[in-house]
Amino acid sequence: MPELPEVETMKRVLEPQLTGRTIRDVTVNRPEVIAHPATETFSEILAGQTFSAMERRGKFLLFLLESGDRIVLHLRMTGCILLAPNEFPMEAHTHAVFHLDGGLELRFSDTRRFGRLWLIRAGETDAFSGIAKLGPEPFDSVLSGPYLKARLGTRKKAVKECLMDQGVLAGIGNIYSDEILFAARIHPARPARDLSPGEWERLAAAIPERLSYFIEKDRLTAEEYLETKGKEYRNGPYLQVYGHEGDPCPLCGERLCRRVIGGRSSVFCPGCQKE
DNA sequence: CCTACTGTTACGGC
DNA sequence: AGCCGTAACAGTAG
Repeated sequence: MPELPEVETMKRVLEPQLTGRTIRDVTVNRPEVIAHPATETFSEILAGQTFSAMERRGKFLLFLLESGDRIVLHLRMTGCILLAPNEFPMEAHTHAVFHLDGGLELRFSDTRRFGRLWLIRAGETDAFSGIAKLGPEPFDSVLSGPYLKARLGTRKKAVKECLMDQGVLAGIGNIYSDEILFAARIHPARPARDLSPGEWERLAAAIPERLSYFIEKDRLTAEEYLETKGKEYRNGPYLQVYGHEGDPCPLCGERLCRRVIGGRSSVFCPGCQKE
C-alpha cells in the first residue's frame, strides 16, 4: 500500500516521538511476520533497547537503536505502524506490539500479512531484507536523464515497469509511477528503449518533483496520524490520474484510460501521453 | 459468487 | 545467465 511518500510521512511522524524511548518487551502474535531472526531471539534482543533515530530507504522503514542494532520494516500492501497509548483500541490484525516506556506501544498491523520485520545486529550485514539490492533514492543527485538512459535505455520492458524496478530507483510503486509518467507526458506502456534523451530528462525531472509534492501533501501531525490510525493518506485528493479512470484529463480534458501494464492497473491520458 | 488490489518473490519456460 | 509471465502470499471490498 504505502509507497515512498507515505513511508516518509511515517518516518517524520514517528521519529520525534520514538527517539529516546525504551522497549520494555515485545509481543509477537504472528511469528511469520518476523523474517529474521527467530521470533524468540527477536524479542529477547530488543527488550531493554532504546530508539535513537529513524530512516527511510525506498519503501523500507528503519528504526535505529542506541546499541547500533536496527529494526527494518517493510509494510508491503496493507501493513500499518502506529504509536499509540496503551489504552488506545487495538487494530484488527495486529501481529507485533513493542511495549515502550511512558505508557506507549508501537504496533504493527497488517490485514494481508505480507509485511515483514527484520532485526539486524550492530555490525551485521543486512543480507536479509532486500535493502542491499535497492537502487539510489529518487532524490539522490545521481538521478538524471543520462542515468536513467544508461540503466534502462536498452530494456524492451514498459517504462512504467522500469520505474517500479526497486533496483533502479528505490520507492516508486504503482500509484506514483502513473503520476510521474503523466507529469512527464510519457505513455506508461512505451518500451524503455524507445525513449528519447529529452524524454529521459523529463522523467528524471518529474520523479523528485512529483514525489516531494506528494510527501508535502501527505504531511500529518502526530495527532492526525493517530486519529486516522496511520491508514489514511492525505495526498489522495491530489492524485491526477491514479484512480481517475474515465475522468477528464486535468490538462487536456480527454477521458483518462485504464490498462493493465506489467500486470498492474495503470491510468494515463491518451491525449497527453502518446503511445 | 466473482474479481481486483498502492508489493515482492519464486519458479517454470524460453 | 537473463528475461518474461504467472502464481503465490491472505484478506477485504465492491
